[in-house]
Amino acid sequence: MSQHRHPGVPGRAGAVPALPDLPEATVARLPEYLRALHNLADAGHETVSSEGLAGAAGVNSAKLRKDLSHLGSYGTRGVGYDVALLIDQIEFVLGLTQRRAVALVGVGNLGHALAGYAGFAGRGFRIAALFDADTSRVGEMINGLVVRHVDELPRVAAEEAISIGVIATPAPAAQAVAEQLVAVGVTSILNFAPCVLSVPDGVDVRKVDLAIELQILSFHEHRKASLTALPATGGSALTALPGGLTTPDTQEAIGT
Amino acid sequence: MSQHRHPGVPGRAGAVPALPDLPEATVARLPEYLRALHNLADAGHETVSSEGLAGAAGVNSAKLRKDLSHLGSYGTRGVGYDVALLIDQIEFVLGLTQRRAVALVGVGNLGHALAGYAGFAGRGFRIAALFDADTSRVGEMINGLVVRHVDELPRVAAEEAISIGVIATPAPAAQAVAEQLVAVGVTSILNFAPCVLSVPDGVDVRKVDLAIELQILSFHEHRKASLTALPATGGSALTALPGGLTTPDTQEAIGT
DNA sequence: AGGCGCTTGTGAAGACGTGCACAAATCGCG
DNA sequence: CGCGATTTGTGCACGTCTTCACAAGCGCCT
Repeated sequence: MSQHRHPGVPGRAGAVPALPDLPEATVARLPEYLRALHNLADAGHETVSSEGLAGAAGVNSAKLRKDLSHLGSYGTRGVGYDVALLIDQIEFVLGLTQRRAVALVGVGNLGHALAGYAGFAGRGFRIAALFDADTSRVGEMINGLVVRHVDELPRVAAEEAISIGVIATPAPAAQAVAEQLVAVGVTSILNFAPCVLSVPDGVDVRKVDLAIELQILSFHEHRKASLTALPATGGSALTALPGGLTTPDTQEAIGT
Repeated sequence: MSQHRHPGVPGRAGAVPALPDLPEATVARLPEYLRALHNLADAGHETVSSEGLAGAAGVNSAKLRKDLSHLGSYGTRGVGYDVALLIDQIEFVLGLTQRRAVALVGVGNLGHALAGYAGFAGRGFRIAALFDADTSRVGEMINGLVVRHVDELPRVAAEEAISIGVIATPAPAAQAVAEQLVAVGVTSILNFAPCVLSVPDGVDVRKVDLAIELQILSFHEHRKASLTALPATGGSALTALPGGLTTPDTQEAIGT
């Protein structure tokens, strides 16, 4: 399907066999594996079986093995995976060997919280700059960083190598901010504003909408409620709901 | 496939043909359609074509039609969909006709922002109570709500009909909080803590992990960077990257 | 009334993701 | 050195999701 399989790109290819193009579903799970692996490493484990790691990451062990097999063979049959080696591999594939600089635009309610979130630092990211369009907010210090006006974005982007832009503005401002980010060369955007962004080809957008998450849960709540009102399908148990609500599947399918 | 197709459940079934069980992928998109429809309604549109709505929601029009067809036939051929009617239908299916009460546990950095987020109110939810385990935080007022100790959860749950629990605690506390929520009858949980929750069957968990979103973007960033180092596939354009990075697809696949 | 243009709803095909089940590989022990 | 226990890596079958392409239906205009 894809014809880029050159083992020796002149630039800087060590023994690493260049990026295999992973299925998107696998990519979405790798960070979860990585987090679980860090936990295991902190707990002193040197190796872990696919079963063990799958349990810690909340997935099926066959799925985990297949996911990892896409990275290459980094396990030992009969033993398991070397925790430290696997961490290095996943971090490399995810591009986390460099600490990526994140620019956050919009320091309102949510943006403020994101700017102060300590979890990013430990997972490969560094909030490099804060921006807002509201001049009354410009100059404010948050977590050791000064809030700048969004018009300064080009200048700041020239100094710092911004890798990812995070949009935490109100919805009406988001599209314009996205265009400004793209204009200074940002090709990855995480959008918290409840709206669709239109961006050129080659720019990746991921969206997180808190209300949507709640609405999806609301649907399942609604469905569960309407099922309990139905005549029993033969079961009398009060521990489990009637119907095909299998939760290992649910936790899986829904958590994605 | 499913044998619950009773048109007249005694309780309160009007002409509504009871909940069809929708594909999970469809459920995940309905909230996006709903938001787009509200925008259209505010802009004065009475009807909208599948093409128009699909554009506003950022999806393929065929997919949108198939999604909506699962709800029943609420469009008119040659005309389109009645905006107001479709809003009602989707809100019903998602269980948003009642304003659902949300309990938020953990008023740290992120929890604080969530408690103050105005976006919930307009989209079918009401933050009914705030909890924290830190006694020094108990009593604090946020957005008109008092923070209570998490041990009061049973009492409060008895008064308010809590529909959804939101966990915004540090990871080590999340599992215990989840168990407390389940114990008081909560069957839908939105988890912001970076850890896997284990819950009984019949309880739905959705997870939002900000660092994971960034790491997924990081992967694509890494991949794009390694692609630009490859010999050109024949293209000379500097507007588009080489390789098969089709963005309509990306925005779609990634945004889920 | 009839025809024409437009839009929905859907059958079918293909792409994608999942999970089982097992062969291949490795370690440790006798 | 060989054998059994263990665990990875993967072929295969199945289910879900997406997309195309088109028939069926609706309204409008003549």
